[in-house]
Amino acid sequence: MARKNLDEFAYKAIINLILGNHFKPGDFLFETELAASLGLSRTPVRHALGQLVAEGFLDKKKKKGCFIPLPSPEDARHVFYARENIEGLTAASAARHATETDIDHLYLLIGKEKKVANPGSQKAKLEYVTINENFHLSIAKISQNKYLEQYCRHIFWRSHTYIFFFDKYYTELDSSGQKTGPKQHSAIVSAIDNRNQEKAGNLMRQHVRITFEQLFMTWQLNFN
Amino acid sequence: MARKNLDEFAYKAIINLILGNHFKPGDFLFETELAASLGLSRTPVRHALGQLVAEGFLDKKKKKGCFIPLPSPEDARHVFYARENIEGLTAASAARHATETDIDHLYLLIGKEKKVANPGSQKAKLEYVTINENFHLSIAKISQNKYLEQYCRHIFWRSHTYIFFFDKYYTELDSSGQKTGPKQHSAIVSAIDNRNQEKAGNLMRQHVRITFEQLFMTWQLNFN
DNA sequence: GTAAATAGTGATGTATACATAACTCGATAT
DNA sequence: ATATCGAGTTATGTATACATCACTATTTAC
Repeated sequence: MARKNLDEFAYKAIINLILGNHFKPGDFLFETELAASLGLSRTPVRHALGQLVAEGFLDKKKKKGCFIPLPSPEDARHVFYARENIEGLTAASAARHATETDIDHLYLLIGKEKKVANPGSQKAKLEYVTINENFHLSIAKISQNKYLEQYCRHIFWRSHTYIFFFDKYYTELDSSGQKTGPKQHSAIVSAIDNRNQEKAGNLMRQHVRITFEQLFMTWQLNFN
Repeated sequence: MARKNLDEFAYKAIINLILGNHFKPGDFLFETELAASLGLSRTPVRHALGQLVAEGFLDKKKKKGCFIPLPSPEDARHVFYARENIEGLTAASAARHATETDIDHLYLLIGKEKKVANPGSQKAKLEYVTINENFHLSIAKISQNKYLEQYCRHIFWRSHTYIFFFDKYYTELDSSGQKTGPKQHSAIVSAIDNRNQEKAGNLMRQHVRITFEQLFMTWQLNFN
């Protein structure tokens, strides 16, 4: 394995574990264990964990260690409220800065999204999640603002804590039998394509809010 | 000195140096040097620097070190565009969540701000900067959203790279001889007090944009 | 005289040894 | 029986030694 920079290597390895749901909320990430399994010393692992804490992907108890944050309805509300608004900003900004190539790329993603098989299987779900991620982060990138993109990436990943609740969303069909996800995404891209900043922002906000509401409905059913 | 946690101690010490303009853009921050001057080993210093890089307060060249980011008109545009919109969000959210105590606190700050002596002296300028910081970050806190607050703090501090251009802004008076800064702040607090989210957001966006435009004017004058 | 090669210097990158504090669990006292 | 004290265990906190790479300056070849 060609590993030019162990800090970065460790960071990527660990965040992939986190975002891939290899840990449960409350699980501790032991420096020694991670170091051993990645085949390096504690130093770069420790460095990576520090960054993940700073970014809010992990919580930390002093002299105890780093652990996966515990999800809560309140945190979910904060995450999705922030995400709704931040992504509203990136979408609007994307409508101002998108090139032809950018827009082609977005249409391509929606095409792929529509073709994902009926998402009963775990594989199809993963495929869907990946395309969805790509869609949202592409728009952030197109916004052409380093800082908004940074915040958008952050809050998007942060919302992944809650993503395993999303089965319902991925399978939902509207009255004409079409998947609702690609439909909403299409509308957003159209607005961007038409350089309609306000509409792009509004549609994105609406899209994220719907996602949240479906999540929350499901959650209430699960926990009450 | 009671230092329970050296990582944190180093972080705070270094970020204070950065925000206090102890370094010039492009300056390298040497681990060895900082460690020596803070009286601790390279380890916690290194940890702190890593976080500061992750947060965008420092840039990094591999195997070379961390340095103060170079300001540029383009970066300034990105910073202030993001700040304008993020602070627009926090102001709007603050208008929904502010308690009586919160609003009293904001009025208090404006009172102090008005009383700051004619800011010719360096001391008065510093005083002004501190109150201004307190004002903006208080509103972020009142927004009651952990993530928006985090982003707001970050982008606010990030804009400090440019703050030393701001003399003009602090001294500017309107046609009736009043300082423009407190006047704009007053209008924002009134909107929050009246629970007018949209107006609070708009006024805050406008306020930040004016700040940027004055900065940029001054900058153009200095550099062209 | 100029350019390329190279040795020297000083910083970061990495591993490891030791210090310290939190948790565990059992023993003892009430 | 329960509560408290304390020793043992283990993971983090910190310092340091060594490795490595980037830069610099000097030397050497043309």
